[in-house]
Amino acid sequence: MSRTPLHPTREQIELPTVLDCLSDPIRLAIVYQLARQERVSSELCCSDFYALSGKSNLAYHFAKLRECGLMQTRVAGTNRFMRLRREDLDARFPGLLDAVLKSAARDAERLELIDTCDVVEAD
Amino acid sequence: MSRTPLHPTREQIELPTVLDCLSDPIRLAIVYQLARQERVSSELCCSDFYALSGKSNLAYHFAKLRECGLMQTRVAGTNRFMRLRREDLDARFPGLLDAVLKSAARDAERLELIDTCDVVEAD
DNA sequence: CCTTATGTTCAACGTTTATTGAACTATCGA
DNA sequence: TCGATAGTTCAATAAACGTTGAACATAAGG
Repeated sequence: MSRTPLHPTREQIELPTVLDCLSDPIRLAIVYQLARQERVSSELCCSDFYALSGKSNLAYHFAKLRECGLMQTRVAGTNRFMRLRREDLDARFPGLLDAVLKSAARDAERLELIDTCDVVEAD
Repeated sequence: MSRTPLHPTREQIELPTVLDCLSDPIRLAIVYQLARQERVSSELCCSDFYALSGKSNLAYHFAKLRECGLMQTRVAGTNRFMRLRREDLDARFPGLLDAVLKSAARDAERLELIDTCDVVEAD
C-alpha cells in the first residue's frame, strides 16, 4: 500500500489492452463515473465505487485500469484519488474515449450505469 | 456447415461484447481488413485471412464476431462471405467503429495489420 | 498508543478464453 | 462418381480472467 502505482507512458498505451479493459462492465462503469466527475472534481476515490463491487474486487479492476493507461492514481494519506488519463488517451486514440463514453451513455440503463453526480446536462 | 449462422438484431448488439470482440488482436485485424475492403467489394471470405491464423482458429473468431454483431456471414456454395455490419454499428454506437478503426490504422505496424488491398489512399 | 478507516495483496476457486489438430460436412469441377 | 476445396465442429490443453474473503499495510484521529 506504500508505493505509488506504476503507470504506462502515453506511448506505451495499447489499443487492444484499452478495449479489453473497457469491455468489462464494472471497469466501464468506473470509467464512466470518472468521466462524469471530470467536470466537477476530476478525482474520485475507491469508496466512491462501492456500489459497483467489493473493495478487493475494485482494487483488482483499478489495477487493470492503471496498467492499461486508462486512469491514474494519486496517493494522499489513506486515500487513492483516481482520474481519467484523458489527455493521453485523446492524444493516442483521438475520439475513441468519447465514442465509448457516448455509447455507454446511450445504454446507461442497460449497462446499469449510475450518475455519481446529480447534475443533469444536455448533450 | 449447412445452416446460415445466426446474427443478433441491431438492438441486441451490446457495447461490452463489441469492445471485447475488438480487443483481440486477430479479431481486430479481421475487422480492419473488412473495413479496408468495404470500398472495393465489401465482402471477404475465410481464405482471405489465412495470413492471420489457421482455418479452425479463424472459424472460432468469425463466430465471435458474428455473435457480437460486428459482422455478417452470407453462405454461397462452399464459401462464406463476410462483411462488416457497419450500418447497424453506426446506428447503435455512432462514431465508435470509426474511432477504433482510425486508432488501429495509426498503430498499423505495431498491431501488425496488413492491407488486403494494395490501394493506398490519404486520410 | 490504540483504534478506525482506506485500500492493497494474497491464495483459492471456478469460469472463460485462445489455440491446436483431427474429424467432419458440403459443394464444386473434372 | 471421385477427388479437391472451403469451412465448421469437436475435444483437449494451457493460460488468463473475475470474484471472494482473509490478512496485511498505512495513515489519521482520539
